[in-house]
Amino acid sequence: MISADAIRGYVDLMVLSLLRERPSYAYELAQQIHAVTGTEYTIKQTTLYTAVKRLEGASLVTSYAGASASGKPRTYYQITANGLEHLEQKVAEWRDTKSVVDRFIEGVEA
Amino acid sequence: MISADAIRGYVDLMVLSLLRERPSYAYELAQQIHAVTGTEYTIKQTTLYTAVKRLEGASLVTSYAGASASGKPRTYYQITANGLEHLEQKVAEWRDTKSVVDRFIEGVEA
DNA sequence: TTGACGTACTACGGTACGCGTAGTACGTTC
DNA sequence: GAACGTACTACGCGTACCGTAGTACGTCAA
Repeated sequence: MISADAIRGYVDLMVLSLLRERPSYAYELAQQIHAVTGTEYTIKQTTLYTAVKRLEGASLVTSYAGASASGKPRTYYQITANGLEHLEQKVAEWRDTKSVVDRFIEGVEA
Repeated sequence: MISADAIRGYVDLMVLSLLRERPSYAYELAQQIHAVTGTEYTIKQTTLYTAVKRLEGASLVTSYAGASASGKPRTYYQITANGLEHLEQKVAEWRDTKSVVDRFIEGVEA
């Protein structure tokens, strides 16, 4: 089980990388995150909705109304050019962070 | 340069892993963090002092007064058995987080 | 003897983001 | 017509890192 603290700061990265493959909607994104993490992390609805709104506000994604299989129509999100660029920066930063943290824990058995 | 957002949640891990080697004091810890990160990250004094107090409150480290080369006497921090255990858990969680995030960014060039 | 410098802290408010809880709303199906 | 699944919104909380600022103490040079 991965705690929210550990994942903090990487929700945007997860969402953008999923939207990089194809447009999607919040509910599906949540299911994909659950699946990709091997069910180790279940994102909260509020967290995800806040995240996509934040991304939209930053022009990293755009939204459009799409059909729904049942119930209310869905809001689909699509990554923008800005979003792709931002994703690449985040990935670069992630690689840096990884190597730095790894340098600290060298020799620590887990 | 690594942002505070990227490092967030891993200050405790960094501090504990340094204290695992030997007892140290806040000022030195800050310098070591700066050095180990290859000067990519400079922790703020407030962040570090807050962190060691938090760790002490959680009984993951203990403190004792030691001599100073000059000026005020230093407060040395030493890792406890609880701290070692906590560190190992954090390291395990870090490995999980790494593999999960990496799964998302597969295929994203940085 | 004073005042600049390095070291060792403390105080306090700001901000971001993920969470908890709760509620609304709509369409299909039984 | 009500239960169920899907699709959201509202609101406030806690944690942790940051920014700015100030205090305090000892040494050393002028």
